[in-house]
Amino acid sequence: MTRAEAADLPDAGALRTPDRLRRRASRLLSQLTTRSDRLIGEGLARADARKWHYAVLASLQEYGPGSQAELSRRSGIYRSDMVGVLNELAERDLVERAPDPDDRRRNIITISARGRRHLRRLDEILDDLHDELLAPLSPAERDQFVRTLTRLLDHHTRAS
Amino acid sequence: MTRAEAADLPDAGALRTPDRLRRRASRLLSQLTTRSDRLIGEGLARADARKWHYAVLASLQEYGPGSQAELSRRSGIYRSDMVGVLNELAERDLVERAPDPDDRRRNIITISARGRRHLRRLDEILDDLHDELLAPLSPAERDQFVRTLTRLLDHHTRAS
DNA sequence: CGCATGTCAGAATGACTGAAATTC
DNA sequence: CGAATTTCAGTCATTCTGACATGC
Repeated sequence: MTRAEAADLPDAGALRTPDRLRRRASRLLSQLTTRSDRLIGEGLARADARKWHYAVLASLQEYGPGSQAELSRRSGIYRSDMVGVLNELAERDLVERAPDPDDRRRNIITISARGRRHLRRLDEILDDLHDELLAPLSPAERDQFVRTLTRLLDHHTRAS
Repeated sequence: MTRAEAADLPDAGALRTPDRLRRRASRLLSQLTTRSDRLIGEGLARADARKWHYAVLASLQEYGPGSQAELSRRSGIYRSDMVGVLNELAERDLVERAPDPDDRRRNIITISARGRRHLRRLDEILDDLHDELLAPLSPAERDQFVRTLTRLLDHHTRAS
């Protein structure tokens, strides 16, 4: 037997579960998220958007105008990164950035009519992309999956 | 009612509801993975390890020695990044890197006795960390979750 | 020749930190 | 004064590309 053939034999004893590598939830999460991020990123790029654009626009639509710090808390983007996102959105006339007369530290961000249209389009795109992302799952399973993810995320955001 | 019929209903959109932002599976995945990666990363760092160390060692234990390119395929690490991981593992005497006499382009990587001990320790650590990661879920739910992640990942790895 | 391998250098992205300037 | 806000500069890790030399 050549050394190459011998090299293909696994260790006979000490295995716990075979496939433990592939079963680790953390690894599955990382790898799936890598692909999910790419799928969503590329899909949104075709509409000249990024996922943070969606987060900010949706948050503006749902909860109304707010300061940058406020938007940061709503959407999970760091305050330091919010600047760049808002620059991109303002360039495209999707939001308006106006100084707050009542507190001159703040800017008040408002979604524009154009921003609302854009958001509707992004929602359609994201619906399709999620259909692709979750393709193997039935509607009930998708719901269950989302619920489970939410429970886990809630647990780890409250904890920290 | 079929899914196609459901799609024709006057649809305010399940996701157009107030917290559509929080319900997007892609966002949940990203955010949860960020926390999961940090949890696992910090836990392994306490044992002077990284997640790629585990991936390589586990793959060596389960499938036997192999060339770097081979390990790269098994574990999902890019072959350009494998070099650095193996340097770290070799520094710690967890693997041995020897030229393949039958093919002088290759190195043959073998797990050492010390590597096997280290791997057992990493497996314990990872068991605990996953217990923390999946804390809100019952054993059956954890199983279901892992199964779902696997189905999704399989779907997207075969597709690409 | 085409192809695989190990290596290195670096791009692109994303999460995050630190600090300065301004205003409350 | 301490605290919050916007902004900028830059770190760090990860994913991924490109190229090169060597050997099949």
